[in-house]
Amino acid sequence: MIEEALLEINRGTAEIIDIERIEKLLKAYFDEGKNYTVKAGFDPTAPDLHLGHTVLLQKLATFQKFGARVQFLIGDFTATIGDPTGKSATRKVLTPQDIAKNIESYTSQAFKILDESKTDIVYNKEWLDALGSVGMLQLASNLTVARMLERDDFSKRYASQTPIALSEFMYPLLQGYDSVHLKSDIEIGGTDQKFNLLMGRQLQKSYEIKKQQAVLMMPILEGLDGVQKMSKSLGNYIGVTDAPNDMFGKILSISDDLMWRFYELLSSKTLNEIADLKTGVSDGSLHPKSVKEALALEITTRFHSEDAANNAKSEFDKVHSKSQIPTDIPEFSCEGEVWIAKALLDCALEPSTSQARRDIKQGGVKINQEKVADEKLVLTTGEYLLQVGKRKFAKLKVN
RNA sequence: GGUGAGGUAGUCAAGUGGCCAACGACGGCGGACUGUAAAUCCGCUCCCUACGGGUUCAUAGGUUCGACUCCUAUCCUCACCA
Repeated sequence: MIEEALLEINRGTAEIIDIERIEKLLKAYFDEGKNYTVKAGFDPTAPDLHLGHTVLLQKLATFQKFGARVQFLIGDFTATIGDPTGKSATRKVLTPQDIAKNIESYTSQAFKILDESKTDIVYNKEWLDALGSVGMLQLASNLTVARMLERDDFSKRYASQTPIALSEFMYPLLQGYDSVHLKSDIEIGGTDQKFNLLMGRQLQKSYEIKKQQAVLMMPILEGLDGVQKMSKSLGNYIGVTDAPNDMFGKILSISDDLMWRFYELLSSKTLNEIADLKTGVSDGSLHPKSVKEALALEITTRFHSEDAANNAKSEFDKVHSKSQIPTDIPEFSCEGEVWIAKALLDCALEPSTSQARRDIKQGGVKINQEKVADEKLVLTTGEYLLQVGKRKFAKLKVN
């Protein structure tokens, strides 16, 4: 029983510190029904979750199956500082209003994966506000600058002469203090959070909590480019709230290599099933595209529905495999005659008339399926189907 | 507080008086091709009804026929010293 749980907990993890602690907690749960707490912090700087976040959420859900109460920590206080992790520049500071708005949509998305009845949403503003400047300085005395600079991204930024705001040094401390206040048994986070996660252990010790939290780290899910971590600001993400068609298409666009990462970290298939798929592809009995489609279907179904996923698949086939016109096309209308480049700009197909002209010259613009050759073309009254490139469409009605 | 280095398009990064709307790389976009929005190859990549015009190289002034390049002030970053 414990072995099974451990196996599932282990899946896909990058590193676990103090696995013995986790074993003990599981044992206490299976033997005596004792619950324990697993903390995970979420930074409400962006209102939408993406698949990268769901890697953590799924792991939390796994813990919930084995007796954990999840401390879903919203870093509303720390968000006003901005986590320096992985950032080459100082982050913008959010207003409380922004944060409140983000939290709302954030949690509702999270409960698509988490069991709400086993989750406590906590806000670190609650206790960090109360800390005051005295408490803050006491906290800060636990750490030296040299130690802080050990942190990889700090030293990198320092070396590359990118600014580090002094306030950013406080972030790991505050995150660690969260673990002190919550007396967390386990904390999970991405590998990029290692320093912060360990800070929790160190501070728990300093504040004389008998048992320090175990730490479980998940690898960082790569974004669509397959290189950088999935993140909203890099624009390489698949959002939980993405429309089914987008979600499906984005997953299908990832490289064949990256597909296996997604399988490991996101799919609910067992590791054995995934291994079978892998051998199938390498010996040629399975087509990589169909394997990727299966993944896209699974994920799209999870966040939408099976119907939506199947529709997305047929829509994708229609538009991309057969180069047909998609079903839903945004519609626009305008008064009087329009110059083609201006029309493309107004329909949001192009960012500027200059870009529109370039695309026309290169043969990338079609009206009613026909290539436009004349960049001075003027559209008169009527309805047009405008197309830029392979997948940008708009209907325009000229009155 | 002192001294030195530096701030160039989405990012990184050349350019040190005219040849600069500004090399190159990445990204992005278009085309060809394909199992895909993958890979590869080719082209484009500030704005403007446009063989021309306008606005750019931290900000504000100045020198000059002419400045991203020189001068002055200001803001910001980094290093060393205190």
